[in-house]
Amino acid sequence: MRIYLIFLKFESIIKIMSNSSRKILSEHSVSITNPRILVLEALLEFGNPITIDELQLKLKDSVAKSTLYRVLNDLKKINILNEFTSPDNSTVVELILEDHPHHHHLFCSDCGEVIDVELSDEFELMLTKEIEKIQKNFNFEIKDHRVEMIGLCTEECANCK
Amino acid sequence: MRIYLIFLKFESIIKIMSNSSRKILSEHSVSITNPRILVLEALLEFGNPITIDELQLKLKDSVAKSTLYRVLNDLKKINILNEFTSPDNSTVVELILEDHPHHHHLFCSDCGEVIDVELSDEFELMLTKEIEKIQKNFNFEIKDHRVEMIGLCTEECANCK
DNA sequence: CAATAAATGAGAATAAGTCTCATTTATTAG
DNA sequence: CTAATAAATGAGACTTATTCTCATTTATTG
Repeated sequence: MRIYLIFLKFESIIKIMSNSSRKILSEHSVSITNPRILVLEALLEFGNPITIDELQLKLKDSVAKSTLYRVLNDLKKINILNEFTSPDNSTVVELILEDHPHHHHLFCSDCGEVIDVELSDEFELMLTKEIEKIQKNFNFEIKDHRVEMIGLCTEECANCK
Repeated sequence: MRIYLIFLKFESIIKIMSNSSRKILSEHSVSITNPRILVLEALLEFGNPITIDELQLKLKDSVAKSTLYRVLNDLKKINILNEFTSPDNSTVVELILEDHPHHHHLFCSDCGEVIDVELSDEFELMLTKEIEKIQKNFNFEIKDHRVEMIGLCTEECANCK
């Protein structure tokens, strides 16, 4: 599918994204509006977790600031958007796509890039066991977990200072 | 040591804490001032990760808001304070004490409590191995990691709604 | 103990995110 | 396809967390 897309013209890609944005919205019975399509397209196009700042830059003047935040909250409410804070305290946002499996995040403390990483099944299994222990010891009901890795991407990165 | 403290009078405990606050500051060649002592004492007394809000409450009017933030930044600079964001987006702060081993955090999404948890050595070893793989695959130099667990503490908790 | 450098308090400034309300847009029933 | 209605938007005011400014106070050192 991804390989196939490469051969399509740019406008076609935009159209496909627009279609899938519309599909996402209607599947969640949320009304299809221009700002929502634009935000979803930007997120789909970027394809990685993105800071609100960067997202605002991408959307430039096409979506008002208040609308951007409202749309992001709408997407959170229908559970297709994940929001978290990077180690340098910027808010990062990421689409929850159906075909995207459970994963964790890798942060570059220099350029701020955020990368999705999957850890091995054995690791996740072991983490689940640790979590069971913690639940018992602390009388806690654990609903979710995150593993965050912080470091530096290589010199090849154009955005690193 | 902890058991011994129980038998000491309240004032003595305060004095010991004050002493250790002073010690911490002088060991890091930072000038010993009242606000710094008060902030350190509050953090030592609480003994767990604490939100800035709660810390402000504890310090009430004894330390100006601007000073509190400045002191926290000072402590971060000398690497004895860890700052992170809880899943509900409040800033949490925690002293890095020498005798406190590597640990992770457990968050209650109801009352906001943050608890330190240690995971097993086998788990940490496995995580280290995962990290090595990620470093190679992504051409990344990983300096640090965190495991965050999010859930609910039991009904016994007085602060849970 | 005096001189000097550093830290503080009070409140102004900044920035991220939310709220308000008049206007525009999407949805739907006919 | 259109009108009526409910929902969403844009612009900018508002809120809240954090930082900054600067006159005053405090700590350090010789």
